[in-house]
Amino acid sequence: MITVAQVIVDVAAYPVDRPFDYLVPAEMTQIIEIGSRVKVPFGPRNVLGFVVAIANETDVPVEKIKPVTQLLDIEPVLTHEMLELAKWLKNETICYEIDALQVMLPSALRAKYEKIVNLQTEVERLPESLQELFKTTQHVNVNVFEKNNMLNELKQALKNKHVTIENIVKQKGKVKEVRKVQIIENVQKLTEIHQQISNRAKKQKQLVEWMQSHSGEIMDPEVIYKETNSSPQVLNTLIELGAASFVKQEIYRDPFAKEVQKTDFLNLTEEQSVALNQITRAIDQKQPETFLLHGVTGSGKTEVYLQTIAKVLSDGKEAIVLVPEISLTPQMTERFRSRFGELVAVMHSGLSVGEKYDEWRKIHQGKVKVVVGARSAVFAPFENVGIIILDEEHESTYKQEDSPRYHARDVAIRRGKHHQCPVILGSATPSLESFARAKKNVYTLLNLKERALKQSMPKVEIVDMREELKKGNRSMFSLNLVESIQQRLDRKEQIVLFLNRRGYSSFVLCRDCGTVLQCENCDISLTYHRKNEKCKCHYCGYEIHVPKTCPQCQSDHIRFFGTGTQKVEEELAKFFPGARVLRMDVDTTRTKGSHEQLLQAFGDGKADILLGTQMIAKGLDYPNITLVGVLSADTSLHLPDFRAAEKTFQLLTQVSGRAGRHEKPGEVVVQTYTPEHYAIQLSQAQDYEPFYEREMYMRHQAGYPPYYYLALIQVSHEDVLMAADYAGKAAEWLRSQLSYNVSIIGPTAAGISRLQNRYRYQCLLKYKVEPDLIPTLLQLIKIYRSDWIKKGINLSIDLDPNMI
DNA sequence: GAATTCATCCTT
DNA sequence: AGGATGAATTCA
Repeated sequence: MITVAQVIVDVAAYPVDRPFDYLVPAEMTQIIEIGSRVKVPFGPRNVLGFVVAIANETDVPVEKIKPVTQLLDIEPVLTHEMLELAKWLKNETICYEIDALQVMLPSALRAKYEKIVNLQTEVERLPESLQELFKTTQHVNVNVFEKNNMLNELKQALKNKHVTIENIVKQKGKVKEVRKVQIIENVQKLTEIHQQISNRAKKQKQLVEWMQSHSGEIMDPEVIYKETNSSPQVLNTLIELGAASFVKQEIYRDPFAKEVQKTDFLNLTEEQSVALNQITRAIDQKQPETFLLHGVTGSGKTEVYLQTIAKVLSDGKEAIVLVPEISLTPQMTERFRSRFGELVAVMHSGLSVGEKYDEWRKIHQGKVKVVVGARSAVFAPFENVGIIILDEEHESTYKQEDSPRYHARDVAIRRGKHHQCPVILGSATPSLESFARAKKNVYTLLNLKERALKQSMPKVEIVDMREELKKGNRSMFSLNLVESIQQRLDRKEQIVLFLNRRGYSSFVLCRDCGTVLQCENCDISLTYHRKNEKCKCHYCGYEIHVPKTCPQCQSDHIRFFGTGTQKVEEELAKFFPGARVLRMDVDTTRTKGSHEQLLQAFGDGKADILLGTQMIAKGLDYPNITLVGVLSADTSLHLPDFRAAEKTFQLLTQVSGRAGRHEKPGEVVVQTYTPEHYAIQLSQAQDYEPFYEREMYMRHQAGYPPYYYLALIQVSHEDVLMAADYAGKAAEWLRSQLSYNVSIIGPTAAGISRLQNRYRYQCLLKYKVEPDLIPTLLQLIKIYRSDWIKKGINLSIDLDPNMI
């Protein structure tokens, strides 16, 4: 009988997006399992693959089938649930199955491919130019040849059979090991050794005596030295005598910087208890119910999560908690660690590859029961999930922007169904989609209308910046804000200032000819960064030195427009000379741990004003913050996106929520040029429902979600005409295939019409029901794929896109 | 006629 | 995707 493994290979392309059959060598048949990774030959190279099925027969002719080269896992890395989920993702989001599989694993488990040139002859027979490279070794990486510009020589050597090329598959991640000492168990033997040792070797005698009372134990050598006042020399002699041996032990890298204190349950308010009871009921009844926990800022959603998790853990199940990347601050993770201690794993982009791998292994090996993490933590390999929680449910970071373009919310609900467990979506400002579903009783709505400590909501004041201008105030701070800031400074209270833009200025303009500095590769104006006198593109990383004269007209009247965090920082120094300002944006938090350090410093009162972008809007919870200033509420409002109003409302509500969370009452000052806009008006009262009603009306009028579903088809090419032309062709074909229930808009140039030197055109599909949509889109790819690849056209499909 | 570029085909 | 194979094109 034969054993055949069906393998999804690590090659992202449509023609190979299906399982391939491989023979399982006899010695592997007992250990190979579904969900294991394998190394397999594929065409002329070796690749990594995932075993998705095992069979005893195959349709592949004997002369074609090849054996599995190597089994990489003794324990499978993916469960059956995950393999199912991958197929579901492939259908749901239109992606390659391999992408869906890879996204579920830490990058450490993905393959690293290397091409190695192996020497096949004596060095002396090589042409002189190559001899140098092979002087000390038989194997040289191909990229060494590339670096030295010797690809032609390599080709020649290959032809002469002097060398061969081998494709090797390496693992990225390494299990970190430490060397420990294992003392033998046999006390008798230790006594014998003790007798062998000469009486002059006092230290050795001492150490053996000590070992007798610790027989069988595995210990850190350092501990042994300390305990017995001995040294490596002494220990080594004893190891030679057979009293102990060195063993390697797997350890986890510890991403937690410091110890946390254990905390206990907080008392719940009436509303919190009601919510908790409802969720507990669903857990007990194994109902895969979705709850929308709508609680105002400071209403204690986290405490509800914590107590739900406690319940789940006591049932012997596991919990997954998702938080937006940005709010995955130590403050948030500490709350979970302080409640559940060592049972918590943390997963976010701030961890190194190795750390992520270790956290993943803790989950995989069942060492932890709770995972707190960003989007991808929704794939935590638990096998008995009791609850899945998405905090700040409305956040756009839950949608992955590249393939597989999944939404963590959908995956969570899908996994909830599999595990027969509820899902909690929590937010002070739910997405319209979720709230609408709650209204239709698809989700169960749970309300927390009061703050947990009964604090009043902060007072929000809206300042019309046009009036300020009329009064002759041309600075970026309104008189009102200046006064409020000064007041807090005097009272030694803290201030948070929020600005939606990093860098110094938003664009650089020549006053004579009106030229705006543009990125060479993208259709984006460059942002001026004062620190190194450079203009940067925030999309592709292109940067140039600030020109002294205009590149168009050589005039030297160059001016910087718009306001970035750096500029505000300078202005603050002018207005409030004594104030200590902390600036927090992508530029100041680039290095590992700097995010934490900055917040820590602010929390410790080492600064008066925290000035930041997006990243400070969430999770910030310090008692001394009594004033929040929003410098310009308009920035997000005027984005060409149908969710602009929703985003603005959410942002203002979230930012406002940072103030007055404890005893001292909070105040919020919002500066804007459009105070009459409903998103700004309604955020003043911080009342969600009126905004919901109003925005739903707008969406209905314009035909956007939640009334319609969207699909975005994007076509890019180096040449504008090609991009536009083929986007048109795609739209035309879709129009001919899809029913009248789908309206197809476009093609139009994308919001950023050129990115990384490629022009982008897109068309938007709007529909309510269209069961054949996905099959039709797949058909589109199938028909045009080869033609497009030839012409360099790139097409991407985003179902349920975040931005359009 | 060899060298180089291009197109097409295939991967178990 | 990435590599091999074979045809088309270039060049001396």
